[in-house]
Parts: sequence; structure tokens; C-alpha cells
Amino acid sequence: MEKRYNPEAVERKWQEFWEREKLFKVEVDRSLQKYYVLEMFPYPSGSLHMGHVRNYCIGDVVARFKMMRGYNVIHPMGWDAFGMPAENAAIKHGVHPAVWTMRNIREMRRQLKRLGYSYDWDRELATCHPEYYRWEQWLFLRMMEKGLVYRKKSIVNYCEPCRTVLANEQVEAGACWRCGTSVVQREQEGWFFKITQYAQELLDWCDKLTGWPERVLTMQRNWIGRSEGARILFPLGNGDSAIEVFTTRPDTLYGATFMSLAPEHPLCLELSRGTSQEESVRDFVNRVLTQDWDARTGEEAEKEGVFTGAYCVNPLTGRKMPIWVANFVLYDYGTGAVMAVPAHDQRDFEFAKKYGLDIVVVIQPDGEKLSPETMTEAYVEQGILVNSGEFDGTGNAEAMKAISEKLAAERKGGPTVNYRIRDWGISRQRYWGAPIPIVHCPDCGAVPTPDEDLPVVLPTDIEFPQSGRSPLPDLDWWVNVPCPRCKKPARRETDTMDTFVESSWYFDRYACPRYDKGIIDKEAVGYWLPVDQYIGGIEHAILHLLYSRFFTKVLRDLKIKESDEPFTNLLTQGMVIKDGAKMSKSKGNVVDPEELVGRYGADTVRLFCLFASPPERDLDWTAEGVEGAYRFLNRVWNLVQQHKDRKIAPDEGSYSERARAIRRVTHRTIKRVSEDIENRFHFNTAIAAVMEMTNELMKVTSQEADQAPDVAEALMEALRIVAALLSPFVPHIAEELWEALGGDPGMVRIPWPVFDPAFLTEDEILIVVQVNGKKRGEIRAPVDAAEDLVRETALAEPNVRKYVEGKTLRKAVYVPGRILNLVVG
RNA sequence: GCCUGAGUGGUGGAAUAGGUAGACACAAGGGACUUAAAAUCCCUUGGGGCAUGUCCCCGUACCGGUUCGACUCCGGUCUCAGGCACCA
Repeated sequence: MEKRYNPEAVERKWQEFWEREKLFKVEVDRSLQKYYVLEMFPYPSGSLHMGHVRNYCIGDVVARFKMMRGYNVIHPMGWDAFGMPAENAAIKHGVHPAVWTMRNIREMRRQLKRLGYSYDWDRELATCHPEYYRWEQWLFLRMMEKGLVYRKKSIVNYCEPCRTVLANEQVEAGACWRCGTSVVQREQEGWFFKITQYAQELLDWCDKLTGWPERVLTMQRNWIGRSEGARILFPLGNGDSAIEVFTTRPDTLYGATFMSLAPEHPLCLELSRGTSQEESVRDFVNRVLTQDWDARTGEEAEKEGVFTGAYCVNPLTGRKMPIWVANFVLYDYGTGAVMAVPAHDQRDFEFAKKYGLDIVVVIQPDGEKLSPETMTEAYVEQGILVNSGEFDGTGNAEAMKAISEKLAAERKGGPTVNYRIRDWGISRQRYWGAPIPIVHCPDCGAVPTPDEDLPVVLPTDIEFPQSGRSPLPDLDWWVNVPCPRCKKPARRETDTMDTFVESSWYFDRYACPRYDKGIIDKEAVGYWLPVDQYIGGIEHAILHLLYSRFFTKVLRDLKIKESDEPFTNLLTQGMVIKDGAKMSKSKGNVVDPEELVGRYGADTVRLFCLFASPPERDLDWTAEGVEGAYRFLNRVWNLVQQHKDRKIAPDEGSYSERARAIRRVTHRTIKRVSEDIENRFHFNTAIAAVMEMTNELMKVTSQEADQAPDVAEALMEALRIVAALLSPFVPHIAEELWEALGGDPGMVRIPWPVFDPAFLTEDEILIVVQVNGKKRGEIRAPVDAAEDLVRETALAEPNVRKYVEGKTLRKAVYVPGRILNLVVG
């Protein structure tokens, strides 16, 4: 151990030691309890940012702590290596996406290693590797066989700058999740995963994911958007077809006076054809569909519509209802058609007022009489049915059920459940992604690539076009293949898969990254999965976390995996903030982890990330705070330096009060740190506890330790404990201190310290004395003092007596060992 | 508008089961060491008061309630952040 703390030397020494000893390599061992800790793998953008560092520091503490607790800990790392930045770099710098990606992985791996994380690097994987996506293609084909993959033409979200289609989950407030540009609607054919088939299960399991933050579950529940109601068929004028609607208010059916269709609905043009309305409908539909998202859905967007010229019939009243096209009806939700009940729906009310459509009140509030002429807004609350035939006088809650049942009995609809979630569109018109293993044959249609031909390797021997267009469709040698079924000339699918597909199952593959007999080794996955602790940013609350849950359920139903859910516990860490804003290049407030590690060492960076705030909150980056972390490490270093060569006298068996006090603080700290890590992941308070302990130990002078062997012994024990308790947070310096204090290297192999309750007990404790709830003094009393004695001692306190004297003691509340409250009056 | 969080010193944050509010750290101020500076160490540090104390009053966004006792529980209000947002 050098005299002065030199992080660079210490860190190099221990990183080499860990690597040489293969300290973090793990294998399946059924005699040991497994623990799977995982941080969301990074996109290899080229450099690590503070968000990554924070994420991985949190995971590393958990991993190292669990290792010391004796678990067989798997802690893997890899690369979410497909994606558009690689293509953008190709356009900008003329580098091949594969070359760019590999170079970035190399660089980021080096940066990660420099931070000393406890990864089992033998399990590293990159999703752009054919041996990875090969199994993804294989799974695609199994899902296809199960009917979980299908192809359809639909209106999709298209991002112009990214030149590709986006899934609903990837559109945030009408804009592309990646580049922020408003998406446009486009009709396009593509591949879909049938996530809707699992909507109910995904929702139900939200209640069982007790280890997940409530807000993530809420976001998922909202996204799935289950609502109960009824489907109702409204026959068209011609009598042989009908418009189906979904409504949550079947109780208001008698008040449905017209019908509204989404502009995207094919019936709009169909129904108006040949009527006098044909032209205005076409104009209206064209106008709305070419509007951008903001103009259509923004606050100031007005509700407008056009009559189609056609009518349908209210199935219960027989009323002839005009069919309108309305800009506020969503094609994506329900059936894209809405029965309009202007008296009891605010949008329908405004629409009816604007266009002079009929308003019929069918729900009357208690003790009030609504009439269409005097209403200024829709009545949406509870009430009693009127104008509703046989249902008049029924409460509307009851009527919902009754009317649904009547519809079902008459085959005009019936109760149903509707979900907001749509199927996951996975086709991307991009190059740098996993090829979809399909061949399009003019005769046989979309034909799966046979398993034995997998992987369908993404050709890398290409010139990447400056236009940004995917080179795949122009790659004749690759595209033109015989149909696997009829052998006639056919064309390969040139869309690639959404990169969220790769990240939906990578955690399974970590259990057996080199397995080549199947997608996963059931044995290994059965042992390691599910992930016990998953850690990452909240930004994936819906996207990645929902898709991964879906994949786990699919794999389970394919009998490949046993778990119902991928992640038992989820921790969503906050952002890294500097000067009040998220770190970003445009704000110019980014801090480069590399530079910091160079200046202070990895341990200081790690310590600051963990100490500045609890993981789920945002972390405010300050240069002064980093300095503080560095100072603390130096203090600990110097403290150990001061005492390390101290010889410990043999145990005398009796301890002075001084030695007992050192033991007490030591064991109290073990307790605090253990509980803070184990129960709450509150590393900031865990570190604070060690700081307090260190502050206490610094008060022990060398002279004092020289003279009292029992103090020296307690002090040496304490210093070893400090090193042990710090080791998950700042592993390099901890190893160095531990070694200097005579410990064996490789601290993740030593057991985590256990506190001895016997050392925590004190003979005398501090009891706060309150009079009428206000603190008036404190007294010392034996730990097991009876209430009477405590009360007597308290009353003897001058300051307490001042408030009690001359008054009657009405009540005394004594919380043993804590507080005595005297109520006087 | 709806949902979910969160509001505590100059700052980041602590108070785990209702029991001393402000642990730990940063910043600031003062002191020691030094020719000097840096580094290090020590002291002070929520606001106010005076009688300077084991002192008093106020104080955890705001108003009210429960309780011997509330940052903590309950009701209401406000603000901020995030998510969803014409969802029929």
C-alpha cells in the first residue's frame, strides 16, 4: 500500500487481478441460490455517458453485495447493436455500419472495464451478430406457426427523416421517439406481432409484479387500456350490412341520434359514393388525413365533420341515424366508428350543436329535468333512464348490463371488452437490423425460410448509399432467391425487424450466450431466469418493458421457457442532471465519464453517483460533490495508512468503555449499511453511515491505540469492516485497504459482515423528555429502567420541573428507551 | 382534463413501525499548520429572540383534522415533474 492514495495504480492492479482470477465468471450450480442482476444493455453509440455510469454503478453494488451474501450471481453485459445511428454514421462519415458498431463496442467495452464493474465478460453478446439474430429469426417462424405473426396492410406511423415505419409505442405525442419529428400516416404493408392476444394477461400480471414501481405499472395499464362495454351493430339502410361500434355507455343507446366515422374508415368514401355528399366527403377526408398530428389533435383543433349522405338504424329505437365523418374519431380505437349520444357525451354534444343534429335526453339526474333546449353541456353523470322504452326508470348502471344483454339476445351486439393496445408492427425499412426470414413468392405468397437455412445473414459486403435508403432492395444477388416451396424465382423480404425485438429476449440469451442447439438452453434459462433485479431508465416503462413481458409469455407458451414474467424486481433510476437540466450536447452541460475517471479514478466517480441521491431520484451533478467523494476516499486511505501495521495484542476478554464504543459504532454501521442495501437500495444513506463511522474512528489517536490493546483491537476490526462495507461501492480501494489490513484479495468471495446484536446494547441510553409534546430536556437512564424511575429522573431535571411545577400531571406516555411525554394541565 | 410521483436549510439529501426535524455531504464563514499558497485538520452554520441557556418562540408547500405527540396518518387546497391525453 502506497503512502498516498493513487487511484490509477490501485485500480489497474485490482482490475487485472479480477480478470486474472476470473472472479466474476459464473456457471449453473444448483447447490447455490442464484441471483440475476441486470442493467439495461447499452446501444453502442461510441461513448459512455453519465446515465450509463450511474445505471451500471447501481447494478454493480447489488451484484457485489449479493456475491458477498453467498449468492451465485450472474451479472452480464452486452450490446444492443442494431439501430439507426449506425446507418446515420455511414451516411455522414462513409463508414460501414458494421465497422462503426464494432469500433464503438470496443471503445465502450474499454470504458466499462475501466470502471471496474463485476461483469462476467464471457457472456458478452452483441445483437448484430448472426448467431444472435439467427435465433430471433427462428423464434419469428415459431411465432408465425402459432399465428402470432401476421402481415397486413394498414395505416402506419411513418417518420420521414428516419425513413421508416414506427410502432405505436414508438410515437410520443405524435412524434418519433428517436428524432422528435412529427410522424405522418401512411398506408403500408408490414409484419405484426400479435401482442393483443396477451393484452389481458399482461394487464392481470401488473397486479402481481409487486417488485415494480407503481408508476411503471400504471403506465402499462394505461397503455393496455382495457375498457368494458358493449359492441353494437347498427344496420345500414340497405339492410344486409351493419356498422359495428364499441361503446362504454350502452345505457345511452336510446339517445344515439347519429353515427360518427373516423376519416380513415373505408366506409366514409364507400357510403358517400353516388350521393350528393361524395365530393365534400372526399375533400374532407383528404384534408384531415394530410394534416399533421398537431393540427388534428392539438388543443385548438376544432371538431368538424361532414355528412356522408347515408343512414343507419338504431337497433333498439329504429331511429334513422345520419352517418357522419368526424375528425375527432380515432380509427385506431374500437372499431373506428362511434355511436353519437349528444345528450350524454361532450364531444357529440358540441358536434350536434354545431351541425344542428338531434339531441335526445335518456338519462335524468335525480331531482332535475334536463332538456335539449336548455342544456349547455352533455350530462355524463349517473341517473335514471328516460325515453328508453322498457328501460325507463332503471338506474343507468343497471341499464348498462340490461341493454347489453338485450342486444346479445337479439344478436345485435352484446357485452365486450376493448383494449387500446394495438399489435406491434415490427417491419422497418432499414438496413442495419435483423432480416425478416421470409421469401415473397408470386405463387405461394409469403413463405418462411426453412430452419436449416437460418440465419438469413444480413449482407455486409455492401456500399451504403448516401441517400440513406436501405441498400437491401437493390441488392439483387441477395434479394433474388428461389421460393423455398415451389423453387420458382422469388424475392426476399427486405424489411428488417424493429430493434426492440432484439432487446425483448437478450436477458434469456445471457444464460447461454454460445448455445448453438437452440434459441436458449432450457437448463440454463430454467436456473437463471427470471431476472431478480432489473435496473434501467424510466423511458422504457412501456416500450422495452412491455415487449419483453410479451416475449417471455410467448416463449413460455412455446414451452421454451418457464417463467411468466421476465423481471421480478425493477428499479427505475432517475436522470443525471447538471445545472438544472438533463445532460445533453445541445445544452452543453455534459460531463465526460472518461475524463473524470482519469482525474479522480473510477472509485470516486462511483462513490459520487451512489452518494448524491437515492437511485430512483434524479442525480444532480456537481463538481464540488465529486471533490467531496475524492476527499472521503483519501481520508479512509490515510486512516488505514496510519494504523495498518499496528500489532494486535491477544484477546484479553475484557473491554474498556472506549473499546466497547468502537465496537458499538462498528456493529451499528454493519446493521445500517446491510439494511440500506438489502431492503431499500438506499446507497446514499449506506455510504453516509460508513462516513459517520469513519469520522468516529478518526477520533482515535495513535497514542490512545498504542496504550490500550483492547482499543487497538477494536480499531483494527473496525477498519477491516470499513473496507468490507465499502467494497460494493468502491471495490478497488476497498481491495487495497483490505489487503493492507491482512485480508485475502478478491473481496466478493468474503462473506458480507454480520452484526452481533450483543455489541449494540448500551447500559445507559438517552431519553427525551417532553412536557405537553414539547421537548424540555433529556436524561440518561439504564436501558431497562422502569417507567417509574425514568419519570422520577425526568422530574428531577430543572428545566422539566419548570414546566411541571404547580400543575397536575394528567398523563404520562413512556415509549421505552425513546421518549417520555408528561401531560400536565 | 385524467393518472402517478414529489414539495424539508444557501445546495444535494436524512429521519426504515407516529416518538429529539435537518444525519451525511456540498457551499459559506472563522481558526490551526505554513514565509505564503494549496492540501489537511478543528470550530460555526434553519430563522428569530434575549436573560447566551441542558433557554424561549417559529419552522418540513398551504389550510384544517386525528393523536399525549404528525415531515410521517386523514380531508381539502396550491405548486412542480413525469406519463397519458378527443380512448367513444
